[in-house]
Amino acid sequence: MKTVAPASETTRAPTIYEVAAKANVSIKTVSRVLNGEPNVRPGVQQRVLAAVAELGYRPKMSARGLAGGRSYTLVTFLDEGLTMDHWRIGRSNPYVERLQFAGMLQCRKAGYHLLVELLDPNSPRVEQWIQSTLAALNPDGVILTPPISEDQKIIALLEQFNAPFARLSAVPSKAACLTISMDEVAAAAEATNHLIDLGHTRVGFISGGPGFASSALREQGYRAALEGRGIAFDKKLMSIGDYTFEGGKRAAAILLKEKNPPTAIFASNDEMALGAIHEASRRGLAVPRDLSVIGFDDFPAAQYSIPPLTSMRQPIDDMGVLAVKRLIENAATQRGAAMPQDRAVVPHALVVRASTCPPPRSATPRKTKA
Amino acid sequence: MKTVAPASETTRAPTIYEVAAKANVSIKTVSRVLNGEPNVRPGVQQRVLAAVAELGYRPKMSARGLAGGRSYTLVTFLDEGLTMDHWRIGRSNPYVERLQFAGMLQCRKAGYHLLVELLDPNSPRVEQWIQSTLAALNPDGVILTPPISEDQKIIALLEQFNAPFARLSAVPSKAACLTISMDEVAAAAEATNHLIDLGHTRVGFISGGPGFASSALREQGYRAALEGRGIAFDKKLMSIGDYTFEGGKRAAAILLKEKNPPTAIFASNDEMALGAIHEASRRGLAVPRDLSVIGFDDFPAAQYSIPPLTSMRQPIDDMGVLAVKRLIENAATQRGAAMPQDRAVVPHALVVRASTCPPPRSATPRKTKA
DNA sequence: ATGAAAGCGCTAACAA
DNA sequence: TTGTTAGCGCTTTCAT
Repeated sequence: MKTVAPASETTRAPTIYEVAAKANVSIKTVSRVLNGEPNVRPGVQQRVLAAVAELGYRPKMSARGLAGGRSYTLVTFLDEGLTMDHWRIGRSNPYVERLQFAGMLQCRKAGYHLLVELLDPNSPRVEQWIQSTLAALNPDGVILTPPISEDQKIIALLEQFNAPFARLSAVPSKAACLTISMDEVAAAAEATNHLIDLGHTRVGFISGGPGFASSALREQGYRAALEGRGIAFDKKLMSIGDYTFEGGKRAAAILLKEKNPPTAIFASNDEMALGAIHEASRRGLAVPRDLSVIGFDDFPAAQYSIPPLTSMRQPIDDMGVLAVKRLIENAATQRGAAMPQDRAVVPHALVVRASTCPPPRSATPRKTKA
Repeated sequence: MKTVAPASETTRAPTIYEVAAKANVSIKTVSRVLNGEPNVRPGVQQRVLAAVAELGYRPKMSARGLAGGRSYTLVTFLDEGLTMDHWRIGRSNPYVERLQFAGMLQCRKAGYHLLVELLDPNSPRVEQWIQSTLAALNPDGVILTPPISEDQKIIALLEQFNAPFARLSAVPSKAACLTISMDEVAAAAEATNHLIDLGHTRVGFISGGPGFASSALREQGYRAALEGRGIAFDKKLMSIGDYTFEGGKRAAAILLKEKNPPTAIFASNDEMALGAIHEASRRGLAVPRDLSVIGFDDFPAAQYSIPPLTSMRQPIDDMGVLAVKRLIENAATQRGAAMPQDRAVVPHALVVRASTCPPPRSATPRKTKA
């Protein structure tokens, strides 16, 4: 019963039938082995595995997807407007890059694949769009990134279509999904305390983009830290940014123009922190000698800026890995059912580099070469 | 004959049968309309389109892939070692990011999807790995990035498996594939000439990574420009880098230590240029006042460095778009056959920013505030 | 110009 | 413990 493979010039992909034939078992048994199902004797399993190895066989995703309902595919939805803006200015997008790559690596371990899709929450036809995208891709899970992870309509839609999904967001949701976040408030407080510990009492704050829940939480942490250390909150030390480099520059400029300017600035993301540093040096201020700056996110650029940026690490890699892990787990055990409502908080960490030091007129009489 | 959709609580994805029923045609006709095949009367087409819109129907990728052989998927192969190194140090990878995103956007336009796969050309089982990956994904096309786009074994394997593929590489290949590149030599010469035009005669060069064909070509362009302007090539002005920030620093240090150091440095990529700038300021040299630095690639970081980096733009976006376009075109017309051997050169452009200016002791007596 | 029937390569019931 | 038989939702022949 041996089917001689046509020795064509170009190698053809083997099918499950060829593996079954070579191992002298039925295709179902091959399927069992490949999917780790029980009820296969070790000996048979060995034969099948050997045949698989010899043929270099790998089940075709489309066939599996069609027959089994599982696509072995996860999809990340990114906010279309935001992403395209980034793209057009030619800026890199570390959040997406890290998330995507971490997710991809985790997917690989399970034979999964990760796709990226852009989603415009303001389009009049989001519903249709989501439905048809889910239908076309039939993903085993969806990862929602900010700010669409905070969009109630999107969340409701995903729930309605019964898609298992994980939200990367600091705000909880009652929807049937996994919400992954870091403790934004505590992290922001720790960042602020780092500055206070250094001796700073006039600590400026640059807030983030409206539309991002994280922004308000980071501000909340900043204020909590101040209060906890008995430092009065000063409205003049707060400036509104938008999570961009330019916004950071503008916000810093306002702060630095004050008659009694801050000796340290906590920018609620790295890009703005870099903008603040830029603005400081533009005004002849040396960082950190004259002004300490701490960021938030600890994105790649933080380590290569001048000076290297002290920052609060957002564990985006870990979040991506966790999202993927849980989604795949869910697909494997719940057969496509929605995720049970759940929440996961991933630990953050302060990364001290060279952009923070005690204030100029502080107790520490540290001299810097003028 | 109307099948009433079960008004279940969770919306279910419609199939081609439902569309056909609603439009009163056979599923084959629906298929024709969806795939733009001929022999459909306008009226019928309208009916079908209306039904599709009403149902929010989108053909399921896996079904299409299984039945038609086309997967509507393209895959990019990245060098595994290189990519993982980048990843681990927490560096961003603009080349991949831009390529990936540009490709993804182009894919979207055609209903395609772009996947990323890591490929280790040194693994003893690359062949198996490639074969099984191609079998599993059944991509309509493959995009090869440097340095694996220059790996003869990989190229041969892809050709053997009959996969249509596009190489992003400066070196030609006789293989059945599309080779996309920029004119590295001309671009490097132009970058060098920019410096010479500014009045520099002692122009240093930092070469790139061994294993990248681009490196040798850029050096070639540098030497050609020198020769073209009657400037003698000086071995002492050449330093070996490795396309990394650190490598750029080290290479610049060697150049700057010379008794008669260069007044300008052409680093053969942006990362090294940034490293060179870093090294220069570490030695108390102001860029560009004391030392002009020009990069190559024009990656995002170039515009945000201090000072903003003058660089030769590598049109990586355009290359990605072109690769995707041609691969999809091929899939649509050649039904999975390999690409005809072809070559495409994408135009480059010099982007002048603030890291280059005339040399200190040049004709231009420009004063900078000390 | 349109439709009927036959798979694509798997997984999922259901037998044995 | 294993194999048989249906489909999954499409695209292809090949009729008509």
